[in-house]
Amino acid sequence: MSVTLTEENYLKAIYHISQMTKTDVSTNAIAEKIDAKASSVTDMLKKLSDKGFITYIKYKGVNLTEKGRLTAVDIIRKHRLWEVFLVDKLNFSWDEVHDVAEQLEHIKSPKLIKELDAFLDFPTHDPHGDPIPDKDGQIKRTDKIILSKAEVGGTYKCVGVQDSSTDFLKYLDKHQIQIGTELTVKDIEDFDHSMTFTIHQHNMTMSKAITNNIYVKKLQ
Amino acid sequence: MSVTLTEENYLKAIYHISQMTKTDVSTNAIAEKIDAKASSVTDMLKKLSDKGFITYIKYKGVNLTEKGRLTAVDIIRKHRLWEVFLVDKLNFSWDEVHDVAEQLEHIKSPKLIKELDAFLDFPTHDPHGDPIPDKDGQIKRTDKIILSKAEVGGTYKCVGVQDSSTDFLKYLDKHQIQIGTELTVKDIEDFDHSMTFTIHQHNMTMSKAITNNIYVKKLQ
DNA sequence: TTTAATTTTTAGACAACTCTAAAAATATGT
DNA sequence: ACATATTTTTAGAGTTGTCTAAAAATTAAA
Repeated sequence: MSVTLTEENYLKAIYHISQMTKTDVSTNAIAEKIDAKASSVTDMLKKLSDKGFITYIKYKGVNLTEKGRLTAVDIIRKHRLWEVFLVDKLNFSWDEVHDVAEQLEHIKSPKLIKELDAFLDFPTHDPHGDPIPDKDGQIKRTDKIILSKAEVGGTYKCVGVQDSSTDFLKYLDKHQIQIGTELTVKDIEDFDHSMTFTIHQHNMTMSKAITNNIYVKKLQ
Repeated sequence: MSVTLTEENYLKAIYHISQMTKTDVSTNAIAEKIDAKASSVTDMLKKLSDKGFITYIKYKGVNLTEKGRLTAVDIIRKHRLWEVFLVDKLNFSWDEVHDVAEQLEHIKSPKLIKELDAFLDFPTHDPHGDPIPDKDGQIKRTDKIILSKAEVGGTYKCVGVQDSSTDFLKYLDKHQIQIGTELTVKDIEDFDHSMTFTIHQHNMTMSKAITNNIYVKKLQ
């Protein structure tokens, strides 16, 4: 009862969507994420249900079973470990890693991941600030908030991004924002909720479209 | 016009067989290597021929075109670089690397291989002593000979193996023979061509079945 | 050289995954 | 609540790569 590459991608997509929405995952949402037609998704959902990875009720949507969740989280663990490898050891920038990690995450070898984890010195977060699940599928909860919810006068540390599209990461690189960057909120515009910060001794303003995609942790 | 994983495996198999036999590669030989039926191979040969990777004459066998050779050699380059990574960085032993490298060799990312090559300090040989093709598909010829052809009194350095099955590599590990090990031929038995060596200040005897699978280079 | 054995190819079918088009179920608006 | 719009599922079909069984070509043997 092995898991095919395609099944793995579906499980990962379902996991990510359910993390977002906290409700039953719809066929259309999966179709959009996977970039396939809804009819193809329906076929696959039957298969995943037969194999015990999801609970599937027609027209109602799906949920991961514990078995499905563990499988999805294991793939995410591999993906994020490979991302650390690419950035720390092979000089990839954080906007270049995603496509390659997407391939590497499907390599099957428990020893490979165990040794890679040790070689990277047991990292807890990937280059985008997302936590790396441990080998038992536990994910460390972070007390991060979305930057758009920050308060005037507060100082925050950048811990991750919501959108990891190349375009967005390039924007951050251009403005020298990365994991660990500290920023202080100077002003919030009532009209469009654009925010002005002090970053690296400079002032800069970001639109809500930007601040909605950056996670920060408040510095006490 | 991309190359599927299956096509890559066929090209690699054809390359390896043609290196061995130096003649047209037969359908049955490929079927055995790939572990598929001859009829499946015939189907794939038509496809590879259509795509310009091989010249295929019905009932006569196949040969790689230059395009096919370059593709095969590129996969072998990736395979061997990954083997070096697994042994040098992730504590794999040389009998554990093959299956994982077989998966890793299909990852598509020119930057990944370029950076991995640099990270490993541009290795020229894999852990079994096989040469790593360079990025233009050139393979360094080694002046290695098969150990069974060595002469009494000569001193040789182990540079590679012919058979890289797990059983054989375990035999070598057990007797502490690896790439770089030096040995001096003390005696060759006329009857069965078994050979006695001095290795690590010890004497040991190997049957022809063993010496036929070890490559050595004569130390002048 | 003519028969027998072997190799290779063809024909037809199946599994995994995909699609389009149409039908069925659910949700929405007035 | 009833018509309309949206979502989801079914039905039928295509692609890639595999198989078995049988036919065709080649090679080996007597």
